[in-house]
Amino acid sequence: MTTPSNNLTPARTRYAPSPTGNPHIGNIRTALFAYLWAKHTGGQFVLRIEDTDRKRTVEGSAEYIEASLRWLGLDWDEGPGVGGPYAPYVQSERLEFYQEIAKQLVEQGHAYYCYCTPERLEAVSKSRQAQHLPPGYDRRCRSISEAEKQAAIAEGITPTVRFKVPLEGKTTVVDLVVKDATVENATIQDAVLLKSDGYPTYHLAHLVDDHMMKMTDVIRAQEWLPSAPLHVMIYQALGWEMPNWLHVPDIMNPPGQQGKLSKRGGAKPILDYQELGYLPEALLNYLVLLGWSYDDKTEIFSKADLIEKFDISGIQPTPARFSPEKMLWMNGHYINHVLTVEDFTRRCLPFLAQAGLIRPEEAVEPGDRLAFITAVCALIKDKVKTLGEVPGEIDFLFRPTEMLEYPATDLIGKNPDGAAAARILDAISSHLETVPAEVYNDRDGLYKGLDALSTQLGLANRGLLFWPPRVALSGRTKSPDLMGMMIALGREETIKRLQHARQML
RNA sequence: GGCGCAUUCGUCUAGCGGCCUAGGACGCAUCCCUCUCAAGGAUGAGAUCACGGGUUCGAAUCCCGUAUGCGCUACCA
Repeated sequence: MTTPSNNLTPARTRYAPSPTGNPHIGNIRTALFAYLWAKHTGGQFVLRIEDTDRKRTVEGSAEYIEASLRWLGLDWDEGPGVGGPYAPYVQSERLEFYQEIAKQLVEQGHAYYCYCTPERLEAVSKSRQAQHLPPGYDRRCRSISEAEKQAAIAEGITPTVRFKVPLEGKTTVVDLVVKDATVENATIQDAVLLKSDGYPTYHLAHLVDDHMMKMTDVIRAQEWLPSAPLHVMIYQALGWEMPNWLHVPDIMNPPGQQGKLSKRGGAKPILDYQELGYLPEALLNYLVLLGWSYDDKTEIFSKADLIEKFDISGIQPTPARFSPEKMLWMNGHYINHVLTVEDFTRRCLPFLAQAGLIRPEEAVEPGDRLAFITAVCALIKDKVKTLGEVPGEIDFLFRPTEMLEYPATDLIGKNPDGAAAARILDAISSHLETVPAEVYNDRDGLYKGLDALSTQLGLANRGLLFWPPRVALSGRTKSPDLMGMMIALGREETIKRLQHARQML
């Protein structure tokens, strides 16, 4: 669907979340980078669910992840729901592959069965720490005797499979985002590849899948960098070609708060932003700027722009802090300056329905109400920063006059007193009654008439004239454009509200 | 503790040896526009480029230390 604007090798990338909760900003930014890189190069973006930890898997989490990606428009070319040539894309349905590879590694001498109990592992770890050694496993089962092995089996212990890390030499991870990392092999643990329940660990599962699914670029969080050398060694043991590695930095909490982005730092599950009235394209645009830039000034990008311009060379190696303020600004920018009135209105419909201002069926098919709703939405399009604010800004236009509640003193504003405000309301009422319909419904025409009226009344400025009707029509001191409100409400309702206010004075 | 990665305005960033007396954006301040609120326009404050040594005619840019931050150190991912 997307044509690459270059002659790069098409990249196959993946987003491989574990369904242990709802993804937030940080997780999704990694998915976004992977998506963009695949699309930029004309390759494929794959979704794979890594549910190899049976204890931590949360019911409904995979569905939530999929819904989040779909809302954001990060559609996957292969994965749950859409299938693909390397299905299944859920790790718990691929156990045989991992078990087969684990067996192969043992047979080739690159891995071994470990019969150690959890209790022993914990004791070993503690004693190693006491000796100021790195905590972890002492590789005992590498050299276990046949008798000990038989004894363990007789006890009914199901072994794990551990990788046999080369004890000498160094391993270097070549990374496209951060500096290459080199470690002494001896500092690496003989990691468990296959657990005693027959499920693989991440180390084995992701690697087998990335190979089988022909991934070219592994874009993942920087927390994986320390274990990347282990992954390199496993690739080498298997004799498989390695993908490119891109360890992208984490997103941190806003200033004043330590650590990785957390709920406390303002990170909400993705779909919460939908409810708050954020636009997916604005969210994506904000997110992509967290750790990536195109040049020294451009920062508004449509999805098509991003696909065209995204390049991994622009990925920052440094963790970025999340800024709710800038994200809000970005959303407002999209609403005020990118969306058309029609598009904005369409997106407002569900919010208006939820607030009870229109009927649920009207949110789907507004019919002849569309003209009115569009006129109303147009009034506040450049005022709001989220769709969620919309109902609160214009609810008074949907409600009957009697429901307006405000203190009579609000009608006065900067006018000297209630009598002055009453005189203004009367004058406007009579003026509106005589105005021809085509003038009434023409914003500029209406404005000119009122402006002239203000001169006629000898008012110092237009503001004095506009104030009382503003409050009379909206019930508030901050409102959308006066003429716009008058047109949206219609002449009859407008005059009714003016007279209703008149009686309060 | 060990290992690894990172380090430019409060924040996101531009910068890949001379164009930098460091540019843009958010936020902040002032002013303009104006029917209120926004939006918009203009201006400004804000970074001795973490610190200390090198390399070089010349360093934010290259190298080495130090400090700080973050991550990993599970039969979690």
